[in-house]
Amino acid sequence: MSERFNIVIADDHPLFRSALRQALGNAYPDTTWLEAESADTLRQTLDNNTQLDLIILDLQMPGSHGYSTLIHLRSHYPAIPVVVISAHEDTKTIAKAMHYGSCGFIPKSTSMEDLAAALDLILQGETWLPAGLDLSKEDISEDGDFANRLAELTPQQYKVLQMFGEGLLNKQIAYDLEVSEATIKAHATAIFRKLNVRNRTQAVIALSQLEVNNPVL
Amino acid sequence: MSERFNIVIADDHPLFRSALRQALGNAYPDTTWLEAESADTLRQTLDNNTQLDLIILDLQMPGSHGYSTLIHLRSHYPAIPVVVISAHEDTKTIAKAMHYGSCGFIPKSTSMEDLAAALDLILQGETWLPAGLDLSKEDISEDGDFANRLAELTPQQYKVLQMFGEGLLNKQIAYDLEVSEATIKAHATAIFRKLNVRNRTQAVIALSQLEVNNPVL
DNA sequence: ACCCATATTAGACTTTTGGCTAAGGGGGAT
DNA sequence: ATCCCCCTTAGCCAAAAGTCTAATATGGGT
Repeated sequence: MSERFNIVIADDHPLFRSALRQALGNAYPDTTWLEAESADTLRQTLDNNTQLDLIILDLQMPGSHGYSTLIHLRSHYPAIPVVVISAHEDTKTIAKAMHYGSCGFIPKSTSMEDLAAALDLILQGETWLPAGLDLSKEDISEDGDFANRLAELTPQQYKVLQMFGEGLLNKQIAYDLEVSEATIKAHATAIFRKLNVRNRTQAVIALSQLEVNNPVL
Repeated sequence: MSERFNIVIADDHPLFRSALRQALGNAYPDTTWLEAESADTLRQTLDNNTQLDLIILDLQMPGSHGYSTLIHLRSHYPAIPVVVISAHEDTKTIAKAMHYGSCGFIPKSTSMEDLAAALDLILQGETWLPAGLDLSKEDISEDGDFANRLAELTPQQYKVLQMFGEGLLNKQIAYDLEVSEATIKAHATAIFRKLNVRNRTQAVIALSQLEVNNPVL
């Protein structure tokens, strides 16, 4: 069953990326592996590659606020399955990841054999979760509203929002994205409308609510 | 040893406050118990009571960003010991709490007997931690810089910063605190200087770094 | 060919933010 | 009494943020 797959590994830890790649390379010899170390490089990878079969996503990456990347991926690239891989492995974290559209959750403590088995299932379109989980008690409906709003953002708006979250000025964002400040302002107004907030501080606060393990229900 | 103590329970969950009070009431019959359900009411309690012997502090309260309340209490009321009580109980959370000046850490899963024993020790000026912990591997030095800066804020500045964290406008803060907008601006400038940030968005971002279980090392 | 969503930009405008100066009042410490 | 820190305020100013209108361009889908 050695199909040709294109799989992206998105994790900010180089060692972990190569370990994952090496561990899975044997099981999937004909697979093209792509790596992304930040939300930004992940976006570039998505722009430059049309036929992607899977994204293995860490919840903690520079420029990404917890589940925000997952939410955005699922809303703008619904055809590409995403499996979350994380050092956290409490049921709430897992329940949220599944709720936001992940097709599986792989704790970093998973053995390499289980990992390969998990990937097999996921690449066949199934879901995979660690054994012995009871997610029925987790109620994550409270986050739903903001997640839906976040999903409405266009890719560029999402990028600008992330840069708000880095504390950048409109001027700096315009320079980095090589557009005019008027463009950033236009995006800002659209972002605030969609997120139902009044200014950038409130937008950043809302974004930080999506942080992994945020105590807010 | 039934000394007269004044003890504050700061936790946003009413049920938990009364449970704690009931459980400890027997062991400390002559103690005056004070309750606070938010960072704001806690501050009022501190203002209205000079002779406090202990604050039992939950890390998650409305208007408080993780460790920020602990840091502020320790810097502005160094004479009052603070013991942290939390649903989280991983070593990093505990190590941070101790680093920021807590005189103990009581997981909410602690039995009532252990709880009374812990309080005995703490009221005698000792520290108390759950048994069988190894905190030596936890390195929390990275947060130190911002914590020191936060400790420099005056009480009013700290209050204003918290309100920045709630997304309020200068105008709204001035109205709530019953001062003029000019006063809020003056506080804002002082806050940014002390925290070494350029604007309120960056201040809020820095504050959110103190959230419990924030993945940032 | 046409519609639509997205991205871009300019220009004018208002509001908010933030810094600076100067100044008064209160409380604690020496 | 004096000094110092904190809180307060006004007034002025500059910068940044945010809204609105209007216009251009591009690419995809019908």
